[in-house]
Amino acid sequence: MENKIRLRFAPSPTGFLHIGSLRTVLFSYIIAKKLKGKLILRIEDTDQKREVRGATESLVKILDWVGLEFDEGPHIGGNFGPYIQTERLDIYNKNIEKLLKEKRVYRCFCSFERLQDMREKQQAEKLPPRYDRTCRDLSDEEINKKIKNDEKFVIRQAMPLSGETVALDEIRGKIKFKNAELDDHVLIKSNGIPTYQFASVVDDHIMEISHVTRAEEWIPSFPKNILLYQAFGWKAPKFIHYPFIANKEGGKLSKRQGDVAVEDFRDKGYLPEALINFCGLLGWHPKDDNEILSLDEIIAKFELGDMGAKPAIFDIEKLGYFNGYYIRHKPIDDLVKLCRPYLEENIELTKNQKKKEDEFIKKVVAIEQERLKKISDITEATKFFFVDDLNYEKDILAWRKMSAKEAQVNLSIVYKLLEKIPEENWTNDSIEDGLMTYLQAKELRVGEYLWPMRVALCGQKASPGPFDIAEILGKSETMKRIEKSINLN
RNA sequence: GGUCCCAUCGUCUAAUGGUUAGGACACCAGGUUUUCAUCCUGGUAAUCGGGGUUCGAUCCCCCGUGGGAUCACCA
Repeated sequence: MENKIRLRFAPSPTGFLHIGSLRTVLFSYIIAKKLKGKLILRIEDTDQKREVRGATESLVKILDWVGLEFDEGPHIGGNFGPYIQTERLDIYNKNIEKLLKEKRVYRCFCSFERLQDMREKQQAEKLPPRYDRTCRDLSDEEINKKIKNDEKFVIRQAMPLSGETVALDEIRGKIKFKNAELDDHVLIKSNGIPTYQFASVVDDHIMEISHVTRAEEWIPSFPKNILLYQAFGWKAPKFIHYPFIANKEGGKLSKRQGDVAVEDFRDKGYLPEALINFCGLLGWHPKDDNEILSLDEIIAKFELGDMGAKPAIFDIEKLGYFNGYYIRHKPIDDLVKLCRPYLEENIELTKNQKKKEDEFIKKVVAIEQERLKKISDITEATKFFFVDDLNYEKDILAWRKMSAKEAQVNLSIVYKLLEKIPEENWTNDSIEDGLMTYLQAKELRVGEYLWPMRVALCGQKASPGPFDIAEILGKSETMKRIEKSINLN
């Protein structure tokens, strides 16, 4: 009867959004939209030790920045709340009670020390570490006695001892597991709070989730989850396990080797559209080979069957390409807004109020637009505009085989030519015109004049063109810089 | 170690029995150009190995090999 499509993103509130999790929400969002269903945000905070204050708020904030919206969640409500697991404890209690009565689960009074000991021995014997089921067949009498004695206990799932469980993954197909290999894992901790394994199954069922989407690391517990649905007599939803995202070495993407938090990428000046385009191509590919795609275009072209099972490596070079592409295609006014915060510090440094003017900033940003890989690059790239006194080696004034001396001679010619251009006519075009007509008439090599001029204005080997820089700098500053280069020794 | 997942250019991937094995990033070369960048053109580069099935395997099956995940009162 149930035709409703409902997916959920269920992060634990540990402080930031991992780039791998972004891929997870993204695909879930895409699938939900593609199937005209809903996407729910659920906070899995059953591990209080790891919980970070304010994490839910920052999660919502960064997801909002990326442009992914939810249909239900703790921040917007919905008909299946509450959406935070620690607010649902009575629901879990009620449900575990059912299973306890039917003996599908059992209380385990084993001490932490005993379990630890047991595991060490198993490992020494090269056996898979697994609970030895000491408490599985305790009599009701024994159990009641221990409870009366106030002994602490956890509740474990009683796995079938033989046979096999077949789990169906939507992208990998059937996966078979021998039941004898399954551990009687913990469902309710001794503090009464459920583990992920119990809470997520109960919630997914009650919240009517149609497609459980999660990372591939959950495959080992997949059969246990299926068995739990069976124990409850519930119909299991569809499962989609997304392949991993690894680092360059093929290992886990972790904080150690650079940025993994979406917040970090945002702060460095990566655009949401680049992040989405890039992550969307991790495990999926459009039929027509056109890789530049907006979220809506991905949704339009996406087919669940197209998803691959191969783990992908996070290639920041390609992310950089997408980011550069989207920066180049940004309307200039939007780009200025994005660059401004990064630029602001820089300008503060020079205390040059005139350079804070909107028109000036806009020109500076426009001239660097095609060079930016990320927004934060704007600071370094445009530093020379805001510095009062340029610092560079005289030698770099020389183009190709010419000497610095020759370059300085040419610069004095450039100086004289520029001097003739009236201040009110100081534009990119007229500067170019003033110089080029002279150089061409005399059949001089343009590089021998324009390279030194450019270096004199920016103090760097690589930069935008000299006419652009000169216009932005203004006539007096341009003349000042060229004069300085001529007198350099 | 047990169990499970995965395997096409360096990377992301397309081609699911018949293709000169395609595209993108990166790289290299050329063009535009005063440098860088952009842009345009071109190029190098891949089916892990061995067996089957088949007229024919990147594709299906098996066995290796390699990589990864997991084996908590963490998620």
